[in-house]
Amino acid sequence: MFDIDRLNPQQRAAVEHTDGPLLLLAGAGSGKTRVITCRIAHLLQRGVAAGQILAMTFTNKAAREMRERVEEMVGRDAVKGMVISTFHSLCVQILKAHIDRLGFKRNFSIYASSDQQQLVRRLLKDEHADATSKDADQVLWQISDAKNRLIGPHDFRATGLNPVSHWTAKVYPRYQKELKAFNAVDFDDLLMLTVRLLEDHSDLLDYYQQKFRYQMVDEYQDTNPVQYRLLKLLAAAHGNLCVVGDDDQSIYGFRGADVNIILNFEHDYAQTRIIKLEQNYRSTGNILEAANAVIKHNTNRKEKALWTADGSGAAIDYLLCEDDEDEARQVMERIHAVRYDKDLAYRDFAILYRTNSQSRAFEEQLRYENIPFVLIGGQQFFDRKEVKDVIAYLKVLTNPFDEVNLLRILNYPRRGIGTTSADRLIRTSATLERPLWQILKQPELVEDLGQKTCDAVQNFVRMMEHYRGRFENAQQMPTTLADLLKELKFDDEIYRQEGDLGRARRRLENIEEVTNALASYLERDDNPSLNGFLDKVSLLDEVAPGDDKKEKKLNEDAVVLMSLHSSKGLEFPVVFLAGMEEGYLPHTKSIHETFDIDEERRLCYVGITRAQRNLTLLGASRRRKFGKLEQRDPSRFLVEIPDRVINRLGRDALTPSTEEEQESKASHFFAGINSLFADDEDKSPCS
DNA sequence: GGGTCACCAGTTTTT
DNA sequence: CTGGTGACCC
Repeated sequence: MFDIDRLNPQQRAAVEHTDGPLLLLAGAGSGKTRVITCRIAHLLQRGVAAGQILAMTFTNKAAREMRERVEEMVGRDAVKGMVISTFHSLCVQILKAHIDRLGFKRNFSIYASSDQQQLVRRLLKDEHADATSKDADQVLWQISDAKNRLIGPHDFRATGLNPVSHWTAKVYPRYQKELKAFNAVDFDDLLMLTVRLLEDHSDLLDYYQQKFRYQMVDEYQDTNPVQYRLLKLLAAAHGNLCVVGDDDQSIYGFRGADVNIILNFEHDYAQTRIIKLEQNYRSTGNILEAANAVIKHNTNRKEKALWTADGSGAAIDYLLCEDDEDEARQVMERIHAVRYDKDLAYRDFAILYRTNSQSRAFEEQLRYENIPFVLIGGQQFFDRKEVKDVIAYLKVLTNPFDEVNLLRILNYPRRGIGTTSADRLIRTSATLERPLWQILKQPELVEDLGQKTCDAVQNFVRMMEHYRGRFENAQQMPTTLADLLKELKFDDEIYRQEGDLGRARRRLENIEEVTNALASYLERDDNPSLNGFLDKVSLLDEVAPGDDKKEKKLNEDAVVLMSLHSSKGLEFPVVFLAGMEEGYLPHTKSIHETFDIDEERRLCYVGITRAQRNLTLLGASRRRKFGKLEQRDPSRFLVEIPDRVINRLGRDALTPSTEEEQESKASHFFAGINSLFADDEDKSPCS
């Protein structure tokens, strides 16, 4: 069924360990995916029913790939019934079936970031008129953080250190109450409520424990306390929990992931078998040596070192550049040279950086040189205003109690219900303690509402009810949506708002993408509904065009630009790791606020281990930031890389700059500028 | 209800 | 230097 002989001894041990807790520490490039798929195939071969296996991932993409790989190995039918899913999708499924036990209706809405923001902003303004939207974001951040730690609205305690936390303590309970009134849950609730559901209803817990006898979790180093708790609950009955991860690649601490969860696994689950995968099949020896040397400086970690049976390869280069523009030019030069020399495609090159704003200089230079490139990250499809507007309509159609979205569309496109009228409607809803939607159905209850407004409200309600009826016919959904958009005159509205014709067209195309996504969802789902579509959209599941695009992007023949975070799990023959400077890597915030240099080092480690053959580290000695030129120091991580694997090019890369040297750098800099005007193809001063 | 202007702040972000 | 936000004015 599968080729177990091609696995190395550790990999084979992992595949053959079926019962009892297993901690699989899988270093970067150690063939982890192959082990996971083989292990699932092995379980099936041993007679475990597909339906008894639960495999958890963090991304839809990972889930999809895992399913495909297993299907390839054992055939489509053998995989039927197996649950391979992200934490969030699994929780949506569980909640869809049982959320009524928590007092919600099953057609609940999922609030993603912008919905949450709207709500928190409103509540915060209610309490503190002078609160800014930035404060709101911080409050939302704290609420999310609390939920990730299973801290409920009434258990949250403000700390004296953080003034915002007092606002959070006030707002969090109201936020949660409103969500319930709107029949909505937010992203973190998906997990937190599922945990609560299972904790409070032993029959359900029992059911899922019996159902899932074997569990596997990928990227375990990125789990947060709620996810940890969920797994703990599910695994309690059988204890066949296999977690796969690499503590050295834990880089989502800022989102609640806690590296100690993987570090404590063996103490948490008695009789844990630990297997380390350290043989690397991706990178050259020099690259691995650099990676090992850097990560060794972290103290709170599992001891391990990557090694390869292949050669040591080319040395790593470190280029100290003049400024950000120079840094970008150096990369271009190397892309040209290496591409020609090694006969590589553009897609074999990746430029990685710590913050998305760093991409700019590279984009400009790539454009200038006519090198095709793709930028991963940046604005998400569902963040676009026009997309959010359409989605808001759909959300209200499935769940009229969804007040955030109801308010969003109440007068968009304009239909004569201005802020004053909206305020009156909201106030009436509050005093009568009835949902806004009910008030809209009886606008005559509202005092001081003009006849014209009254009519507008009634027309709006009538229209929405009409379309809600039509959307119940799932097969017709794309047509219904097209009709709705036509009736709303969305096109006109966008042409009116957007002076630039090209931009208007692009926005309309985005709206069309929503219709397309709906159509493709219809094809794929065996039991489609509008609500089901919206769930997929909220989870950014395969139906989402934004997601699709990311994959398409990686298939194009183009140089790839992305943040270090986005690069995890990927590999490229040639990698440029830009901005190796204090302030970027490690980032200023981690130096001065979160004090988590270890996570920055892991980020650096992730970047280094993306490279297969060729790695170039770059940094600038001065950089244009917020308009003015700033002096920069080389990253402390550079010193940790042993000299024998790295060529330090440019000037005294690691000597701290003295005043004298700064002066010489300055004159060098101006010389560089002058040479720009003198030569057309300038040989940059630092190469 | 919408448009303009001044001001402010400026990580990472799988779902 | 940018993009986003809020106040203010038409």
